[in-house]
Amino acid sequence: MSLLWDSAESLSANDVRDRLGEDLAVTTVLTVLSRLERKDMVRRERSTRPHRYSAVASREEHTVEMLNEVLGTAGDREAVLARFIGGIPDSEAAALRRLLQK
Amino acid sequence: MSLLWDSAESLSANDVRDRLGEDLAVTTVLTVLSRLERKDMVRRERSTRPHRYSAVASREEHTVEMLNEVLGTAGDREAVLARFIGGIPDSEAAALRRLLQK
DNA sequence: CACGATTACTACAGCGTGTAGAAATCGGAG
DNA sequence: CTCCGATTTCTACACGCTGTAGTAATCGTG
Repeated sequence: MSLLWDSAESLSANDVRDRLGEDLAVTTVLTVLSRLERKDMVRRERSTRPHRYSAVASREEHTVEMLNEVLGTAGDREAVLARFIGGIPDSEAAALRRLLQK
Repeated sequence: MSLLWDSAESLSANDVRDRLGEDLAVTTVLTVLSRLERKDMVRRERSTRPHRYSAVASREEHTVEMLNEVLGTAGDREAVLARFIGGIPDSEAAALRRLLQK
């Protein structure tokens, strides 16, 4: 499940069911969407008749949130970041350097 | 639970039970340690009588692993990293700049 | 108002995790 | 060598999350 999601924008439960090739019951999709809504990962437009759902955050935004969550458990953030950048490919290190140049 | 763990090095189940202020049964600690071993987060010395347990990775190493795991789900890693560094405190940005200077 | 589409509510299995008792086992005291 | 306490293994259960779906309630339109 989860986020095959941040592809398009604002879909109905039926739409979602269709684009997930898998053969799921609509109620299944509804259930999952409701739960994602409860977790604030999905917004629901309740005024339209087939309610329409959209992602609260893009996949990238969500990933960043997770990164920060992980770092939050870190204790020594800088030590972690140090090790982290030590392990990334040169191309990304270069990209980061550029980005930090601001 | 989990990693109040990477404090000292190589402890017996009883040791662990003691340093977790909480009033747990030794078997509980054993169970958890076994599970952590199964997940390769903990190493066990089976030759000594009270088996001794130690963390496979330091907390920092483990955190880095999790970061990479999260990034692995990312799709566009650079986009994620870009947003990520956009959100960190200046002090850390500075530290990163320094580290990337290599 | 009735009926089909849509949504809400309820249910259940499977997995991870926190917790622990009962049973098996091991090694040293005698 | 035998027995006992310490230690470990096995089994169990509750709880929460997730995947899946059936049944019941509800809504809007013909």
